Amino acid sequence: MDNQHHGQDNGRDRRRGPTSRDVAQAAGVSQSTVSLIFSGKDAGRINPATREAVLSAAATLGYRLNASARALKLGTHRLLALAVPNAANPYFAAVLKAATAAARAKGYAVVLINVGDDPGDGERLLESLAAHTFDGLIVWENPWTPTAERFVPATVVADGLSPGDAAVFIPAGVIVRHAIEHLAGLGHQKIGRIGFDMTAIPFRSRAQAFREALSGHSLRFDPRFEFEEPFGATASDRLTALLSGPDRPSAFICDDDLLAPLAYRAASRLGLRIPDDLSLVGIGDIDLARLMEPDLTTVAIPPEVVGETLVEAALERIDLGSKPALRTIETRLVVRGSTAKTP
Amino acid sequence: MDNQHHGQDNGRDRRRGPTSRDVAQAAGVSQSTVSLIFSGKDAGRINPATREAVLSAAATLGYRLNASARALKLGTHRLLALAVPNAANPYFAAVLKAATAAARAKGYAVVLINVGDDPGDGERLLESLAAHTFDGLIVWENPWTPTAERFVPATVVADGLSPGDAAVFIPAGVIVRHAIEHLAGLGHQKIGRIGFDMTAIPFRSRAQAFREALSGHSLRFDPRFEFEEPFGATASDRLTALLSGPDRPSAFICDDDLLAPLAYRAASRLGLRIPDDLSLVGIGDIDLARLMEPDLTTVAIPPEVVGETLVEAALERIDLGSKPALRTIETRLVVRGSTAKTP
DNA sequence: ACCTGCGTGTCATACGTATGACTATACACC
DNA sequence: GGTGTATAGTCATACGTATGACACGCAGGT
Repeated sequence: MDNQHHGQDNGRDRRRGPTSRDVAQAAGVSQSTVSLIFSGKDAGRINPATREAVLSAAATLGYRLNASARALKLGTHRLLALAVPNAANPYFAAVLKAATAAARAKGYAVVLINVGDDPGDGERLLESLAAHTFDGLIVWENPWTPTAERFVPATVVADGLSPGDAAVFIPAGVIVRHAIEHLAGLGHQKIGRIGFDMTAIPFRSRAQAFREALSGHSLRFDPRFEFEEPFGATASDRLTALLSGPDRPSAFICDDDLLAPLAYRAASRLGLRIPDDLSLVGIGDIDLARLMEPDLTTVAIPPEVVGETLVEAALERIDLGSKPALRTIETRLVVRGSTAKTP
Repeated sequence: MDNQHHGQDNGRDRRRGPTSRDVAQAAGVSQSTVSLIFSGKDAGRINPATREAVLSAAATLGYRLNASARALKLGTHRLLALAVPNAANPYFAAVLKAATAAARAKGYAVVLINVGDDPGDGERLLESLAAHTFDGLIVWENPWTPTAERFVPATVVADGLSPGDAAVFIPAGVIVRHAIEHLAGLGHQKIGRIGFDMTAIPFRSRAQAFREALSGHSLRFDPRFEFEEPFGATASDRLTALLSGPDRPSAFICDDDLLAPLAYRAASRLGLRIPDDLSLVGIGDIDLARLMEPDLTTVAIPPEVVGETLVEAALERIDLGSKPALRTIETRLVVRGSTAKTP
């Protein structure tokens, strides 16, 4: 009669797919039954024969569970977001891989979101998060992490500086100490450092750790040996200048493996041999470390462990609601071909 | 009276946040009003003063739009997924960055999903997609892309081989021809190729293009010069063996910039100088290409353009429903320091 | 005859938002 | 006073799924 009331008279004119009700009708059962079957709660409640009928009807219609409706009803998407400062860094890719696997085991999916280093991008991330519902957010230490928590309550922070607000602690102090110990043990006195520029916040803690580790070994910190704009236009020249000077460092620690090629390049240009004339230690242990010539000595922060641990922490936060227990990542030095005794 | 019927008597005991109804109540307006304001359709319908009152009530309560409910109602999340075979490849990271920017301009967000090279992982991707609603899926050429389309109707395929089913065509033929032309022009006769192993499907088309480009220049294809398991255990040794033989290639084309370090390493071990003793051309033009010593000559497939174009195609597919127009990516040779004339 | 329990389902409702249709008031113009 | 039109909202319903409560039939026990 009053079927002109809304446009819902003729079946499914919109581009929405078939619904559980359509399947139910086709199979001659109720919508509840379809729902029970598709959410896997039909054991002991639905006759296997009915189940088959429903499944086949669903297949014929091309039925798919509507994720939004399900999420609305259940209050969860079972979706985790991993927000990284730089998706181009293979280290984060490795973490993603591990996180994906760990989350899948618990029925969660993981997606990666690229936030820049720029705090302004952080704002934009929040916009993006505001529009989508993630059950948990994994993020690296950042000025806006407190804000993030307002948007995704179950936010888990990986931090290198202080275990204070972090859920997963990647101890910059320990990591850098590994490297400095190794170099000091090989006789190096003048140790430089190549870091990201200061906007790359997640790595900032390593700068401080560097100074502390040096003084722990009674080595002098020389600001001239610290190098912090690796991808700037003049970066390569400045590094070359530093290395060709008379009072140059005999070793460098790279805040991230990804920075090592920079030093390799400068050394090669100057005819300095690695490791004989210049020793290098990286941090992270990405695949590239094994592919360089010579292969790179580095402090491994096993990305598999990091990814797994982050997901663990996130899920704990989601389940318990409270702040999860602090987890600390164990790191270890992997000695390869880029470090040698001082001449 | 019958308020013990369901557990909804006392306000908000679940961990769900406040709803638009809560805000409405707090502000003394109807839920519709709140909805209108938060979906930005209040212009000329809601008094600015009322608007402020609602906004402030919302801020006090910490109200956030529920994405699931919104998506259910609107039938869209405005979310695109970029599925890549290997998130560790910086090339894809660059594409992600560009895609994110392009999509944002249209009100869409982009997330990255790491699918392995393994077709089995493709199945798992589909599982994952089945559980979440993406409006569009961007994916590289793959045996299971037809299946993907069943799960996310608006699937856009980037393909290098044939523009047939692709929405965005990254012409392997043209790309490889750029490289071979350059090398042939420099006098190289024996040109080898370093590719990914054959499970890395997105790059498979370049293998075929290689053969064709060679014969286009009347150069002989020598299967011994083709090298396809770059990250296997014995890979480095085999490459070294190949290069130390008497009848070795004078140039290599790397199917991906990421493979270049492998050749650099082998050359360095053997005392071969690049480019004097061995020329190398990469494909992609990732940042690393500029950081190697010497910097890498490569065929640029501008990731910014690729990312933008993919999003464009995806949105066209979403809006129109039909297959979008074919887009072809323009590539160009970037000559740097890793190629030189044959001696 | 009555209760218990099991197997199989169904009913009704709620999740939170968006929106077409409608209402109410104020003012203006003829 | 009647008509028109702008402003400022409200109402009711739909999106598709999940689930606690309930229903019905039958077997078995007492």
